Amino acid sequence: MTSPPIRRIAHLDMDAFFASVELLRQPQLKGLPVVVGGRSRSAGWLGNAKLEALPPEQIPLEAFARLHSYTGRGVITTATYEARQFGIGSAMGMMKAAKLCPDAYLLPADFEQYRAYSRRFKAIIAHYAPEIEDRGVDEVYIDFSDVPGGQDEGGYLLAKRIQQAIFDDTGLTCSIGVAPNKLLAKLASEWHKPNGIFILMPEQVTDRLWPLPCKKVNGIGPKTSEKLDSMGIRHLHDLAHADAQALIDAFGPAYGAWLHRIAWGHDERPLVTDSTPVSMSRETTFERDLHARADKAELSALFTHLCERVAADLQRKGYAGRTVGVKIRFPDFRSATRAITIDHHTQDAAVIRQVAGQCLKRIDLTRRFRLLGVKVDNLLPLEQAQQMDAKAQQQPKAAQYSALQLSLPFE
DNA sequence: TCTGGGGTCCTAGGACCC
DNA sequence: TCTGGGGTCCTAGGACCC
Repeated sequence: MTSPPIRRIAHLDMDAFFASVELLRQPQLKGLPVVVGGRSRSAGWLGNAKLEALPPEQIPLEAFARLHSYTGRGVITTATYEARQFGIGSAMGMMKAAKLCPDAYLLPADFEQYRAYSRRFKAIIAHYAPEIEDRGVDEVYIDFSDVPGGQDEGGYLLAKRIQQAIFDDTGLTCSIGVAPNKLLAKLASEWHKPNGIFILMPEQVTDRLWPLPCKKVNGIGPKTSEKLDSMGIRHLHDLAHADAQALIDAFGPAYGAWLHRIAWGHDERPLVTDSTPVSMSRETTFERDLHARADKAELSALFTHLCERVAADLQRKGYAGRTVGVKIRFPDFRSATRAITIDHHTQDAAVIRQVAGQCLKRIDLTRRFRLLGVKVDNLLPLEQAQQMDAKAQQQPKAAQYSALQLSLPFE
């Protein structure tokens, strides 16, 4: 007599992923506070190029940059658990982190390497369970419900097998939470970190959930957390017993109702196993704030380069988009965006640059700014985009509309 | 000591169309 | 002269996430 399978969703999160990948290559840094961050890998980062010829474990520790030697606008991408002891966390400004632990070892991010390891660990998971939702470079949801053995011990055995297989192949550890849904699995994967597994059964849900602060929930960020706080709602227990109508009044019908549901651990969202990109963008923060007129040449070259990189991304991945936009960030961290939708899809750097240039003209650039970005939206796979554009061309011109070639209402 | 880069989704107002 | 209603597209900004 077998009972029907219950829903068992796993969330797998790699432990201190970027830093762990770096430690594979620089084992002599193991056990020391290490942070990954700053700007992309640049020549001379380690001070002495000859060191690169040595096997990693023979590179002397003096060869590595220390956090206090960094000056600039970067943030910490990942900190090892040793560095976290000092209070350093991801997304923290580098200058602040340097105050907390000046002697931490600093390594530049190497995203290509992380992507390669990302592909590897995901391929291993797929070998055990095919239903996977990609949540970025270092985490995934996995549906255990219908996998043979996926229900045993609440999913523990399968989680253990996946965790071991990833370690055997890559030398990297991960943490896994298995629970009745994505919301709870995401929370549970944190509870035995690092290199842990947490199995959450349906009957334990409210006991584990309600003591947590609201902001632990994926989808409740700093703004919502603060607003809830001002309503006297701090923990999920408070949220669960808050007046549903009051939540809807404060946060709107969709989000307010969602808040109330998740406080009871309810989450029916399915895994999203295939996704096509919506937008592609490139942006850069300058070393110092720039001015449109005073730094015209530098900005112009930068702008062209951003357009070329977006175009190259689109071409490499086989997409084209109809909406081109720009983003500016001012020193006070406020930002302005402008976008124009054109009458055909493009993946061409010159077209992107031309339209993005039109967008830029519509922003007040009398002030200096710290960031410039270029984005292409409304993406379609190239072939579909071409078919759609060809069809649109055959339509009578009344059906066509372009912000660049506005027709007058009485024309 | 000011805060990277790449994304997704939602909202709200206005234009436009029938 | 005081004026609909629904649907879709476009734009700007914001919250949030990894």
